[in-house]
Amino acid sequence: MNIENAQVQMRKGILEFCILHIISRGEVYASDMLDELTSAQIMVVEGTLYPLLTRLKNSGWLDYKWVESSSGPPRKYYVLTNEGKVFLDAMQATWFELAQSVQTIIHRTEELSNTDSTILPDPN
Amino acid sequence: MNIENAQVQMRKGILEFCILHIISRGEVYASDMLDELTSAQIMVVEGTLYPLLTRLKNSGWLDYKWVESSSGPPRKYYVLTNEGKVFLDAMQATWFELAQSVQTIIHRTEELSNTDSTILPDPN
DNA sequence: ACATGGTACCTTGCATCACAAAGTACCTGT
DNA sequence: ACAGGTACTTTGTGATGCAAGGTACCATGT
Repeated sequence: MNIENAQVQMRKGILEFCILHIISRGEVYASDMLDELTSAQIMVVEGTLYPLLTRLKNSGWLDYKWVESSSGPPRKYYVLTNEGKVFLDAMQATWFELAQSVQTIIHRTEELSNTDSTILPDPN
Repeated sequence: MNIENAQVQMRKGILEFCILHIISRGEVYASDMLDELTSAQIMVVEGTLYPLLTRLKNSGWLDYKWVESSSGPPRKYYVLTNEGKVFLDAMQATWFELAQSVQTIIHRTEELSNTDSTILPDPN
């Protein structure tokens, strides 16, 4: 196990949430999503994105339509289904809960390390 | 794919980070960790925790010693190695970057949905 | 001595999923 | 035709959360 791998693990699941968020804004196709994720510093490659979109579609949270492009092959433009909107809301709640839990853990560690390593004189 | 599964996915990787954090505070054994995680609303079961501790140990980030208990079988008390401290710092940086990225995504969605669905009259 | 219950740690098997790499298909310009 | 760019797909691998079941140690009551 190395740091890169651990970082990948940490991003799992978050990716799904971010992609649903991006699609919730309106019709987009895969390259749009890659651009948006990249600009938010979330690096994703095609081999990750396409299977993920297929899974989300098969779960009933996304739908898509083919749209002709004026400069290349046709594109799949994705939209959220009503079920997908419900799912996104649930994911967002989970995200906030998770971030809160992590914040709790970090905060407790900081409290304890301040107690342990303080250079200030003992109040007594 | 269902919501429970997606929530599990979202927690992957975070767990590792939280466990390292807890161990960084001082010597603890598995039940201590489970209590701490539970109180931070992060539900973990033994079947997840023990293999994870073994992996972290094999990666050189943790060390442990057996300690006799006055009320049951001996316990493995874990501590962070120096390498583990470096790794924890890297994980914490990754966490903050990731949280920032997600915040960026959420914020952009909110901006766009305000623009799209505003009931206010057009400023023009 | 023995049985019982509680605590603590470990192992097996399964399903999921990110990723790399290679492939297929469409369109435009020359 | 052919080359180059864009877009979507497929296959195989490795990692890992989890459920379920197992092993082992200890104290207590009889």
